[in-house]
Amino acid sequence: MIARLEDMSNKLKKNKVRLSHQRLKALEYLYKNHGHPTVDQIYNDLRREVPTLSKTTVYNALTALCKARLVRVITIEDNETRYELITKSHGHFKCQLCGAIYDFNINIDSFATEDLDNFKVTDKDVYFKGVCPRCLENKK
Amino acid sequence: MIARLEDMSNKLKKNKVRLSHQRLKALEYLYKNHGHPTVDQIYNDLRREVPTLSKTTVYNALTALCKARLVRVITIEDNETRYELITKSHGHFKCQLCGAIYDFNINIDSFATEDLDNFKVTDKDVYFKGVCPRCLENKK
DNA sequence: GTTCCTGCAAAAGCTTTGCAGAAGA
DNA sequence: TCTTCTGCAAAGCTTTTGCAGGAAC
Repeated sequence: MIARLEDMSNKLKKNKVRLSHQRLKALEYLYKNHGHPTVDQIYNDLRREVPTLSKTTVYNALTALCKARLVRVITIEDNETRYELITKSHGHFKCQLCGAIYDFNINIDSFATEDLDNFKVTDKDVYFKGVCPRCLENKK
Repeated sequence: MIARLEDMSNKLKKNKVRLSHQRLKALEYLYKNHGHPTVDQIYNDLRREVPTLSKTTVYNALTALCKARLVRVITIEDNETRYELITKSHGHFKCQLCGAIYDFNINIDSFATEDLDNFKVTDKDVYFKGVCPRCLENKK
């Protein structure tokens, strides 16, 4: 984590993003939980550690971290913006019953897409939806 | 279009969704424009033909058509819900400069995803972002 | 005749903006 | 010191809800 933080710190400097206490906490939160939290989840959880935290700051922090390419937005559902640390490329699956989001390995670059030969592609997202094993089991 | 409408009509009946004038117009709109309009675009364009139309009805119509699986939601960006007619599987590319959305052919089922062997997958979305050829040209 | 849909107004939710004081570099 | 960030309140949007009258079946 410490070494990682130094990498992050460099990325932030390059993008002229200051590493404030709140932003560090947000990064730490994403790092520890390894999930895909919404702004509201981050806000409510971090408020325990940072009582003065405001939602505006959560928005600001996440936008700044996205700008520095440490964090990315997940838009798997239209009524919720989620964030995750940028790690290696993977797909996202959302269970329509329990709402849980799962990561799965997928080689997105293996897709044949000659249609996009003249496009500059900077982001690739794969979103699947359905029912997760746990909910399938519960329905029986 | 006529034959297609009959197919659609059957799908609607199966799902107990009434084919009101407004819903028919919304379907017709998606069919004619073959795009990925937002609620606002549909509302503003259809208002010319259906002056009494309300936005609530546009929401209602699209939700109903989604339920009958004639239409699907595109959530490529977090601040806009877009809709399209369900046709054959394809990917979506959004240009970050001009905002245009392009379809591209992609065989989503060709992905190897043993991680999801125990999942029931009902929806698959592939979203790419970047810069389209036209905008790349304009930047030169 | 029933049931479901429309459209208005109001409410609810999420995100952004403006700004004074505080913190980071 | 200078610049940027925080946190509050307010504003701006999008989407949902409640409901009376109307349309579909």
